[in-house]
Amino acid sequence: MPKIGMEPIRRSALVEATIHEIGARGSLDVTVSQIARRAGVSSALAHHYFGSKEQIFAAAMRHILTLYGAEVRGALIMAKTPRQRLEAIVRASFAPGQFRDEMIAAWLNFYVQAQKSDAARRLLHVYQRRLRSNLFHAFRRLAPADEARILTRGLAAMIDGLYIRQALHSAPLSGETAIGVLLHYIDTSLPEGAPT
Amino acid sequence: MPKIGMEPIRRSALVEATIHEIGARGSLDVTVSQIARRAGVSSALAHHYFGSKEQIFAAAMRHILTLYGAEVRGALIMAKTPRQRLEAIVRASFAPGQFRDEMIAAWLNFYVQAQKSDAARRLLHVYQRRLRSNLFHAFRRLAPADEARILTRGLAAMIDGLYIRQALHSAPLSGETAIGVLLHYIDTSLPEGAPT
DNA sequence: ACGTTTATTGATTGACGAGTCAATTAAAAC
DNA sequence: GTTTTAATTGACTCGTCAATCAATAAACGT
Repeated sequence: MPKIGMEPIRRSALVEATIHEIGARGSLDVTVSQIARRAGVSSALAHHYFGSKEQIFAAAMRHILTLYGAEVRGALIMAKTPRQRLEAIVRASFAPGQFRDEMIAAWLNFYVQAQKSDAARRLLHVYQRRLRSNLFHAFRRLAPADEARILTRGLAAMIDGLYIRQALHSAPLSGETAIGVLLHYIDTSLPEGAPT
Repeated sequence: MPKIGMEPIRRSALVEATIHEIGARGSLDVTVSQIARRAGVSSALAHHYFGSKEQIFAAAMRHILTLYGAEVRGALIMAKTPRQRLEAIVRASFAPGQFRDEMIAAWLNFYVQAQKSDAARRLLHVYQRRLRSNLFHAFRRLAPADEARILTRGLAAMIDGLYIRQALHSAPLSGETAIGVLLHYIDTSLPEGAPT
């Protein structure tokens, strides 16, 4: 059946399969065979295109970070004021496309993966730096630097924390609820200065 | 060498070894043999006392949750006002005894473990319920119920998030810094009502 | 037509790891 | 002093799984 030009199709099928499989098992213990089966190919083919399981994970991670980055960038173009930019980032983080079980399980997975794999750690660092930078620049125009730094750390942590909570299925929040918590933080914690 | 009364000693040695080993590898992929070696016994003995790897993990988790619970309880006895109770919980969470690499790695581990293991999930639920209950009752006396619920979610998420961040070693914060971020949230987000 | 490249897999290898078991030791009990 | 009983382990079993390889087959270029 070898039709030519299969590589990109198979690669993305395998990446999607990886994310779904992680979500389904809620765990890192997914085998290459499981991923391959879900993608409709043999495990040998997965190795053929990616070389190793770690690289499959890295590709899946890159994919998720890319999706998230696009969502944030998309939300930011419409935002004008610093406050709107903060809200855009928050809303993008909990948009229906991102805030889904598989995505959340995958995120948790990647946090763990980042502990062993240098490649994974680097990817996550890039994401974190961008997020923090975005938040900080917005806060910086609403509060003095000291406070902006604190608020950046707090908001970034709260976003991550709300994700983790969701992974546990203990107290499942809707995306809207999470957004409400975060906006409440933003709006109440800013000094009495510049609005919008 | 069989001296009688070894069981509790071996059990706690294995539990400590588990936590240390997880911290050292920064990962869930620890083998029973590694744990046993660190505890100075054979892997067979670990199985003898715990039955399975999952139960070893569960015991380690219980141990950590117990330590944390004790830290919180200890901090709470001196706290009188709601505000002091909130600060006590926050400080207990980032006390030197808790906020250490091995502990943090172990926590992240357990979050993942909770995705597959019912026992692990139950343990985490208990911890979360207690934490949320403590926070909520304190907030309840400082704000109306609606707001108290939001603040509880926000603070719990921020605590978890700051832990996760630490696990990544990307932007290592001192415990004091984390506490500062959290207290800033508490103090700025409460309504203009009852102080202390 | 024909050799080359791309796609694809079944079968295999090699390692590793959880859990079992029978055997050993020495204290404890009687 | 003999018999339980607790502690302890080396050796073994049985799976699983990542990674490799040789083989097949279809498209492509010439």
